[in-house]
Amino acid sequence: MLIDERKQEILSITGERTYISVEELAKLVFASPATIRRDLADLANAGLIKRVRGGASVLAPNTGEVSSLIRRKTNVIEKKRMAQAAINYFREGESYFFDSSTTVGQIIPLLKHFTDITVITNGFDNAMTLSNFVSFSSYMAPGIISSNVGSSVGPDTVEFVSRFYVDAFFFSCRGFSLDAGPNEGTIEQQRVKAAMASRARKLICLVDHTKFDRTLLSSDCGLEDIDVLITDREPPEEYREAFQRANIDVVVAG
Amino acid sequence: MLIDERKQEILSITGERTYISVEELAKLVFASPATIRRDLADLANAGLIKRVRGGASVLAPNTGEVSSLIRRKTNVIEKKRMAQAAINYFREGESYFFDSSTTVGQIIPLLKHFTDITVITNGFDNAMTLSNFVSFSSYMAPGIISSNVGSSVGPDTVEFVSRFYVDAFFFSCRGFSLDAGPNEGTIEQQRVKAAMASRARKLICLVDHTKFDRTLLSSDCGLEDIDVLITDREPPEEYREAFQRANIDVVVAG
DNA sequence: TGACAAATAATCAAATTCAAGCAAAACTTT
DNA sequence: AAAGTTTTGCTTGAATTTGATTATTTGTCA
Repeated sequence: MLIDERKQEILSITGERTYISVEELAKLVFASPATIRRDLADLANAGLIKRVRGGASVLAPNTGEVSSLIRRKTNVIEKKRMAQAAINYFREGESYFFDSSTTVGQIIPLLKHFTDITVITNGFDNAMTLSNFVSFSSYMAPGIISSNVGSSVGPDTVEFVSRFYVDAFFFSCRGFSLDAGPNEGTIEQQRVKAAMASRARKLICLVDHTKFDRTLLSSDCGLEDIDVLITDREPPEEYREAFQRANIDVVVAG
Repeated sequence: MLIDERKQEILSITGERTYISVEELAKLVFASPATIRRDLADLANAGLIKRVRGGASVLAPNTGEVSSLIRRKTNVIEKKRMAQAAINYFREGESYFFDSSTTVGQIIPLLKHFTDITVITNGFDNAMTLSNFVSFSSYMAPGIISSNVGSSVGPDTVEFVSRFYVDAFFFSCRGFSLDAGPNEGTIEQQRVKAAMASRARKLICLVDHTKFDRTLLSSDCGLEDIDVLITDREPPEEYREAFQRANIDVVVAG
């Protein structure tokens, strides 16, 4: 077996079992314990596994990169449904702001067949997905890269997005309540979203049910500024009334 | 069997098996190991397969999101080594440009304990890693999100990076040759790297050996502009001489 | 805390793999 | 058919990898 092949094998075994001993690995890939240890040292050095005495285990699930991958995977099904509902609001020739949320990110692969729309985003993941999946033109906003946010924020970001005026702003939020509307946990995020909101003809908010009744630090915009609200479950009665008063089109993606 | 026919055969065998040894290939296409090695060298040089000791493996197919995750994992070990060598050039209080390469991206987790450095990048993946791993301040450059590049490019990007003047520019390249120096396959990428290069006190180039003797579209900078070159194998004799003439510090990360 | 056992790291020689040089074979061109 | 070019397989020395051996470290239990 080739060296790289064996390391690959070790990686996939380790990934399935969370923990495995050097002895077992040696038997499974037909190599001596010494060789296995050397391989494990390399793999651990490359940050692909975690070594523990007696063997190896998968990376602790809360080390930055991995966590962002996991976060991306939570509630994918609901998010995909909401994204599916959102594509009805896209028209060839128009332009849009996308925030940095993974919810909005789910829309991107569905835009494959569009050729003449423009998307501006401040999210790194969403920018990457745009780069990989679509053929129309997109723009990345500059800004400060702050911890665990995965997006550009700060005055440069606000200044950049203020140069545009787009047809719609697709966004999600950390919390959503009747008095605060869509809101964020950090001022920086909120400032950028507020700027995007003020430069868009239409506001389309994607909120899954877990966000309701959560008020964090500061509001992205007023409830009455929202034009369309896409969610994954029928909202509670008092929300429905408020949405009607605020003249919001509610779409329940089930 | 014709030469090209045999190479084609090798390609399709490699594609099906992911990993294949030189011995096996020799039997399958009725040629000597020496010939197989020569073929593999050609194919790897053309960027069609990846050579590994004892044989060859397929390149990660570069389509879609998955590929970027895989791409991030190919050659990790070599890249990690080069990154390790690069951290000697970081000093508390300084500021740096990072290009969008995964090679340079490998440096980021190693900067964890730095508290007062500044990094400016145009790469989405690298921005994401910075956001997840480090505590110092970083900045994302704006620009066009073009297909399959994973980075901001274009006039906005150039204008943005030109606002800074940093201590060093850490970068990789698609190809590296004696006449063209570090070079790229697209003008857009090259423009951004050239701009970063012109606004940095020091140029630190990370090149793995597969990049040597490849000239693509346009040069990032002249050979003589480079201050430090970090690579994973002892470069060929003529390169060593050229590096010496150009007054480049060569670091072989083994 | 100290001693013991297990695991790991370091060292080394044998085996494998690789690149470069070289001459024979195969193929082209004239 | 002859001369020149390309390709091939072999040989050799260098480099890498491997498993065994020995020293060192680590964790546990008395």
